[in-house]
Amino acid sequence: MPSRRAGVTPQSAAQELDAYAQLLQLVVRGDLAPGARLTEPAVALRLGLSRTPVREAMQRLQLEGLLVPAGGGERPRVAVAPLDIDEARAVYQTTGLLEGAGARAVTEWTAIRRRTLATALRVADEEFRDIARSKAPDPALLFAKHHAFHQRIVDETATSVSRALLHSLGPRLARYEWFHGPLLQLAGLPFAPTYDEHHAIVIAVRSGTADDVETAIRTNWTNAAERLAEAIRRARAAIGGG
Amino acid sequence: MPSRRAGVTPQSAAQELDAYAQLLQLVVRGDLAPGARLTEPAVALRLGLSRTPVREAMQRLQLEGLLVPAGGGERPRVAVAPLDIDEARAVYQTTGLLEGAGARAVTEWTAIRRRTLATALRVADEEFRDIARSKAPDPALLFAKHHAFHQRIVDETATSVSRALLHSLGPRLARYEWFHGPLLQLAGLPFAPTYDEHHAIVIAVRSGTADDVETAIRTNWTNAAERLAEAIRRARAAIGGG
DNA sequence: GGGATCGACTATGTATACCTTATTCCCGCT
DNA sequence: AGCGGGAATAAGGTATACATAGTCGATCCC
Repeated sequence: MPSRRAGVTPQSAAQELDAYAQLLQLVVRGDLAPGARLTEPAVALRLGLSRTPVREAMQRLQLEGLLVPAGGGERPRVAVAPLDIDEARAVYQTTGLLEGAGARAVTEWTAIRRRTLATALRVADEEFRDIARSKAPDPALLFAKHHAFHQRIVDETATSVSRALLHSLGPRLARYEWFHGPLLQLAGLPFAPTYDEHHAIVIAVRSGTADDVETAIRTNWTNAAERLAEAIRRARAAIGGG
Repeated sequence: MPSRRAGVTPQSAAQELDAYAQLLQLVVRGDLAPGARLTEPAVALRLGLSRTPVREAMQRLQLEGLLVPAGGGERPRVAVAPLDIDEARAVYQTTGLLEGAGARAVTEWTAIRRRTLATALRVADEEFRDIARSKAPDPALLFAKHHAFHQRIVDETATSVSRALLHSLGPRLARYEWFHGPLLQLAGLPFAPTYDEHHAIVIAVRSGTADDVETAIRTNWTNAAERLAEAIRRARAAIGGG
């Protein structure tokens, strides 16, 4: 009888997150391994909630692709979605597609407004760099700052439709982004290309053509996917293939 | 006590659809008017189900944008999303964006495979035309045939990621597509441009460049949005503005 | 007469109970 | 010993019960 946060902070000291947010975190951060089978009763127990909210969370995560049907049985079974480089590429590219298409709209803005957004993005990128360049970057913070840069673009340029799609794509992206930074470091790869690409975005937003803006954003995401893939390759090689 | 389809076919004679599918239909077909407030108990009553499955359906439809938060109150309230031409444009354009980007992949296929898909699309389009040209086209059938044409493209060319996004965009698209055909007829506008654009897609799939394919698809969706907007304008004018 | 306050009602969020069915494991039979 | 069947188990789907909180309405006071 889990009655209203029954004192039992269920292990992952989830502050005050609902079932969805908690489960999302567990998957994104890898606390639930890819491929792990999940059942509603087990998750409910782990989160200290009843099946009802857990079930809703699991259904949503399934729509978002973080949980997938598992086993060939007739009975619905669910597992944490596997991590897959090709899927990562598709996620990054699609993000670039949507974010880039929306950002073309800046060319219909006044020069003032474009400069304002460009400046905000420059600042956001600087905050990101500050974290990235620090001695031992906090992964969560690195993730947050990078996310903030792109989110700013989305917030200001996306239609409600593409915003909704990017939102539903968010969890999948977050899952790969979560270890993108740490993995780059592990593989000894530099962050510099990212800075450069962000800079190109800032410049394009300030005074480029619509194609410039879209290209800069899509290039950034496409290259990010390749950098991630390369980092995974090197990390695998360093550890001994797996 | 609605115990397992209690004989009470709740009005809209829903064959064997689950709560989500039923509610989706009600919204898509306009049986629930845009702006109408929905409460879980009321919908549960109407569908002859308990709140649990209804609640899940409503949450999903909210994620998909067919239901929206309503009223300024603190209490979560939900209403059927309004119909909006600008949103329709965004939906159509984003569909074209995703479908078009995926379809570029055909240029990496063998000529044989491309011809096969092109032929299948030509056949699908012909079936669509047959319906459209009939005396009194069944809206549901017209919708289904048009959907089948584009679905074929998605099924064969989209990545799992863009497929998922198109799937989550589907309900919103379906809502506008549902009365697209009937509205064109009402406004006395021809279907011919659609045939032409579908033909262009077939040709591009058969032997065009990646840009050709993408352009043909995006053009089709962009123009479809404009045709819908025009049909709405004319229908409004004919009826007397509203 | 208008506005504020109090109370009943109603909807949401969550927990729990029940039912059905697939899966699994064990036992018996061949 | 292997295979098949059946009982126990366990999980999903649904219904319902309960707690909480907001909303609406009515009444009372200013």
